[in-house]
Amino acid sequence: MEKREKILVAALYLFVEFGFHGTPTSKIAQKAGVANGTLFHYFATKEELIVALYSEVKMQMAAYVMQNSKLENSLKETMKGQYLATLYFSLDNKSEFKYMELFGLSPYISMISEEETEKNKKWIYDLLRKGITDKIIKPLPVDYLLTLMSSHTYGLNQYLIINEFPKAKQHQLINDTFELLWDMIT
Amino acid sequence: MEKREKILVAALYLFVEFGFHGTPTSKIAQKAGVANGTLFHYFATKEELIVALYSEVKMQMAAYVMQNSKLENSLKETMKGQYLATLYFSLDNKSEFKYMELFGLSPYISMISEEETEKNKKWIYDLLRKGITDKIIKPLPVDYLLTLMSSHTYGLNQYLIINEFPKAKQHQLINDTFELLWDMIT
DNA sequence: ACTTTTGTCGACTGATTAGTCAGTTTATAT
DNA sequence: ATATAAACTGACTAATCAGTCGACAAAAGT
Repeated sequence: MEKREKILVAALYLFVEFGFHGTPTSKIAQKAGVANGTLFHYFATKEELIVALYSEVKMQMAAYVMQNSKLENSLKETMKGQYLATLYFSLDNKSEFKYMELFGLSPYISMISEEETEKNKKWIYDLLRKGITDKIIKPLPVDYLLTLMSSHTYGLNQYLIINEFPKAKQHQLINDTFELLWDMIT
Repeated sequence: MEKREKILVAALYLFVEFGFHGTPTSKIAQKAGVANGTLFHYFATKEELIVALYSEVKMQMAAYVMQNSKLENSLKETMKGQYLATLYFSLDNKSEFKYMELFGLSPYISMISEEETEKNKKWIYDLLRKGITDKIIKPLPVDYLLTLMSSHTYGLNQYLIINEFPKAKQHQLINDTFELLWDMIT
């Protein structure tokens, strides 16, 4: 593993456990097994590291969701695929998911441009709009629908993390919750 | 205003803006208009201040919700009262609400005992259980139902903060969303 | 072969931090 | 009026932090 990557991995776990300012760069370098100065060779400032880690994790998550939610025939199946992939990613990558939350609440989120934030949403917006046009989905604002769906995903994820169910039960809950959600918006 | 209170208010705004470790105690004291030492007269450590602020805000929120959601006749109206009160509180006290989120994601949350966390939930659990017994609410685990409801509230709050609608529109959205939620769990 | 660029190191520094302390003021009790 | 306690102050300190720097090694280019 490259040193840059080692630094990012170490930073992820430390940030999630101790918070941004609770994690000194020296500890990150130590955990990554590199010298102090090496960290600053790859990331000019601590802030740059924090933001880079966000971009990294976000891309990782987008790639996972993309890969695991192939194009289905019906709108419902497509949306379900997205929903499932997001949840499975967050369950398999708890630290990554928590980092996204942490970053979103932190002042560093303002370092990310508006377009950057909106980029990944466009695809799902189009999907929802098509659903509305086809009279499948209730005629509500798409950003409102997405908010409801996102918070649903977030909430279920929390629930699944707290209650450590066996895989089968998890799977069933995720499916059932999607049906609940789908009924709500259609 | 008492100095203790001034310190808590100053800390709230600074923590929300700059994060826990991004806010030095000296800045808190400065913004509160008290001497450095005075802060440590009221709170032995910075951590104690952070935890005390959480308890304070939580009590404030609980008091607001309690006061603004009087006992209604029907289960639906009671739950709606809770839902509305929570949302109105978060809209009128954005910093307080964000602080709760921040604290919940931080390592300091582990300082709060299990009972402390569960305390305020008991009442709503009983309400949900009764709803299930009376065959009004779907027979799902009560903690699961609460998770769905909480994340709904959280999501709508986010949406309302981003889109600064006029009061009337806000009110309508909150009502409509509750109906969506109610349909989902009944 | 040699020059340049890139990567790596860890000791170092100036600035900042949480928390202390000795002493002063204000409130309360007798 | 006097004594005692509680509130309050700001200068101080030991520790910690983000980031620098000069030396050296490895790759890459010419």
